[in-house]
Amino acid sequence: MENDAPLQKTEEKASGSPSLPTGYVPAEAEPLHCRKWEEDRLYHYDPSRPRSETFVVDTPPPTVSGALHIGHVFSYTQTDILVRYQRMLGKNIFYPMGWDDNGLPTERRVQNLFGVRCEPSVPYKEGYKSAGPKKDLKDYEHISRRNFLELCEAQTAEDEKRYEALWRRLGLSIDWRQAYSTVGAHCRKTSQFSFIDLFRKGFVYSAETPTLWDTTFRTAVAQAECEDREANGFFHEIKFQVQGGGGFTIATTRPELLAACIAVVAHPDDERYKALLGKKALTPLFKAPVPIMPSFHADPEKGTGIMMVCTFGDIADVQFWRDHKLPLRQVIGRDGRLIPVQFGAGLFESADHAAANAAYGGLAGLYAKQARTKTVELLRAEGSLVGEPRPTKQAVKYYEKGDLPLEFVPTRQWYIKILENKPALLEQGRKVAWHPEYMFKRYEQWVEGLNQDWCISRQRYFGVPFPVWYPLDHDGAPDYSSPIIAGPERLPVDPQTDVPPGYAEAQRGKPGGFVGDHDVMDTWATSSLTPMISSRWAIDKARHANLFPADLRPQAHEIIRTWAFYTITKAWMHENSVPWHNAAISGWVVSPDKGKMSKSKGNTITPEGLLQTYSADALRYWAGKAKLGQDTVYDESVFKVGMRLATKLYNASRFAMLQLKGPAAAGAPLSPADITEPLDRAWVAHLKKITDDARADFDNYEYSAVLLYAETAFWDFCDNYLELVKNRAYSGKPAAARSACAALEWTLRVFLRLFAPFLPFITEEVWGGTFAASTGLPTVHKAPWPASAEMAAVDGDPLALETVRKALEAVRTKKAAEKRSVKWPVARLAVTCGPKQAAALRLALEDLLAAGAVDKAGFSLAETGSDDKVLQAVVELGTA
RNA sequence: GCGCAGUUAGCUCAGCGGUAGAGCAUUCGCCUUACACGCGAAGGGUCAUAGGUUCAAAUCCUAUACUGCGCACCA
Repeated sequence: MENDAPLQKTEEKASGSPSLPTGYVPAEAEPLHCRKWEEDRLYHYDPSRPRSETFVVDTPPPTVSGALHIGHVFSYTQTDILVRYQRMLGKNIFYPMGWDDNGLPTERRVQNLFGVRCEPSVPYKEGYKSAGPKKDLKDYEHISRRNFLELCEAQTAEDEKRYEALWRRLGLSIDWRQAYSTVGAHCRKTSQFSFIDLFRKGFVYSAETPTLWDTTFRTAVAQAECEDREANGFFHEIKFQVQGGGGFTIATTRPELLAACIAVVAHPDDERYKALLGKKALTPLFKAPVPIMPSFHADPEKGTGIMMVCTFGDIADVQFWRDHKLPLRQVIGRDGRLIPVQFGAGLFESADHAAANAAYGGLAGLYAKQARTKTVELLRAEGSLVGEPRPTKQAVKYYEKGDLPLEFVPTRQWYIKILENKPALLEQGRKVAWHPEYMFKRYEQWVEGLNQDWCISRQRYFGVPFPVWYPLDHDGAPDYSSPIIAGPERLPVDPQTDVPPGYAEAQRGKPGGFVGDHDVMDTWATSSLTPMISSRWAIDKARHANLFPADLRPQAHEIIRTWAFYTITKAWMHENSVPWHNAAISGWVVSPDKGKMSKSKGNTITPEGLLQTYSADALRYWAGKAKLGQDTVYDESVFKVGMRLATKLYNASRFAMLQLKGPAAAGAPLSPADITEPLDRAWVAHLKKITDDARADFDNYEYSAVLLYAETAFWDFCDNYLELVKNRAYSGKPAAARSACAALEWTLRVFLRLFAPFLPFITEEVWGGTFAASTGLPTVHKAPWPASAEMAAVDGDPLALETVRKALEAVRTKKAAEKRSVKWPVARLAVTCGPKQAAALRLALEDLLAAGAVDKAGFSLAETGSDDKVLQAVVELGTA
């Protein structure tokens, strides 16, 4: 029967357990537990307890940009599972939540939502209200920086409320008193303090140099935010002349940079071009004389083997320009258009000014792509184009959030010194325990491949400003070599409104006065400090000492290069320490066709709806099934399995409680000494092994393994052990029934605790109705993690259970084959097995015969010499 | 080009030297004093390929192929 509906309350039955009602409706029960946990301060961090008893989590602050999706549910649940285990070990948990609400995602969201653009020159409007989204980009309203920031703050506050509600509903055991927002005063202060500390230690510098530049957002970006995208480009073969006669042909995919050509290079061993080295070439169209130089980075196999170096086509050009101190002929502007330049003036040399300027006149003001087309036309007209452009696949660098290729544009930016510190940063990475271990490789490979320092300044608005001003000289030009750094005591500062010491506001922007740095920091410059934001580094020394370094950093693998790397960097530079001892790297949720979950899919499937349909426990079950680092297919059938497990747990508990409230369990409290029956002892021995394994695996961050065998053991318990002891429990034989009760009691307490990190709601529901009173522990989530030592006095041979199960299976198979019910009587059961198996069978015979409805007179047992063989059984059914 | 992970039943995965497993799906049954939101059973696999190590290989080693990802190159 198809039934996608949540658990429905079934008809109340007369014989229900006194403590657990018949129905359990997660959609109603789960929010109540959430509220209860909050009221009981279950998740509160206790600063009075020592570091050694504390488990500190450096939670990822999700980007606040609309809505959380199923991928968030997945990875945050995995963290919560680990945290709940630690809490049950008795640890004092520090589990904060942060909101990453500064930066471009917020700006973009606000722009679209309100139809506005930030224009710093527009004056502030008191009580401004947006007229709503606009269809056309040109209709966007231009508003002041302050109005824009106000919209950003209001919007993120709104989003954060929704996020928090979802996290609570999912059962994340966060201490909400520890929440922070990356744009809030505390984070701004911490970021600025970090900058000042790095400045004082000499780890940060500003320089005017070519940097990766996104022309759409008009900001610098860091290497970590770049990605390669495959594009269909064209090879253009272009003829160059050699001064003094001769010529050669270069191949390029970017002919529009021809005016920016500063050299031509060939491999020093390339026989074709050896004779040209040292001479000068003349560029087509612009007739600029450029040196022909040897370079090992010119690959004789590629293109024509000789290539032009421009300012700037790629990082190799930057390197070559820098190494050889060649002139800077920048033609790409900050907006991605070709800058107007004059040949024959300054650095733009030409052997024919008139021709050069005529050619360039047609290019200036065009976007790079348009200029490319135009250049090709000009080259063709001049006769410098050899053949026609040939299509080629090329990888082009983009800003990960951008739509146009990145350019190298010389601008002044702040950098953190990464390159010279690579060895130390690799070493720091090695000190962290990565889960899974192989994720360290990604870190290592990324650090080794870095070729630029970390550019931390962004030409944006909604972010943490640099606590920096520059003195202006008598012409009003800033002196960047003597920045005025704010004192730590006045942080956070906004250099646009605050005044540097020794100056007055009236001197802002005036010759001899000052100017504030108007850039903001890379959002990672703030989020790289999350462990220190939480610990209140630089504000509260005692707290910092108690919380730093953290124990656990959970995060996704795609931000190893950013978040993990930058955090390790900052912790080393500031504190000469690792930021955390463990990094747990979660996988991704992928769509059933193995692609990445797309936005459209994410929008149709909201976590809220899934929670309502399947319950939080069901979603958590799905997340808990996946190992760290491993991508998981989005599969709603797994939610259903999780839901079934929760229901089963509830029902099995009801049965156990029926027995525990019965006469056999009455009187003195049940104890291990009551467990006398061989089958019960065998079961307990089996479960003891599982508790030992569970602890070891959890300590190793292998929570999914625990869920796997806890679940297997639980279904086995229900389907076999419970069926076997059921009749004995009802039998009225005091000692035998009591043995079953004592085993059941412990078993239930073990399963509830084993499942508690995964299924916190159903386990708490049952615990509240069963053990809360008898154990004096009001919540399962602070009950001690199960240990085999709790049953140290009980030992048994799991073979007994195994053998009886095999015999019972034979009976069941026969009944199924004959299409009879499970209750159908068995007239004859003839078992052949080894001596140990036979001994086990004899001891548990009553349980077996009762569970199988086997006639005692029809049972026979024949022993063979060894236990190696599988038990054989002949079954004959009786008549009804 | 370098690196990492993976390849086991129709699907999703576990197993990682000792008789090929689970869930889902499929098929056939069953009202059984916790649960029909349940229970029982059945069918279904040369464990990617080829070599090697071993008494014994899905499991260890070496290649190869394919898949995904990361890094680098990218005139």
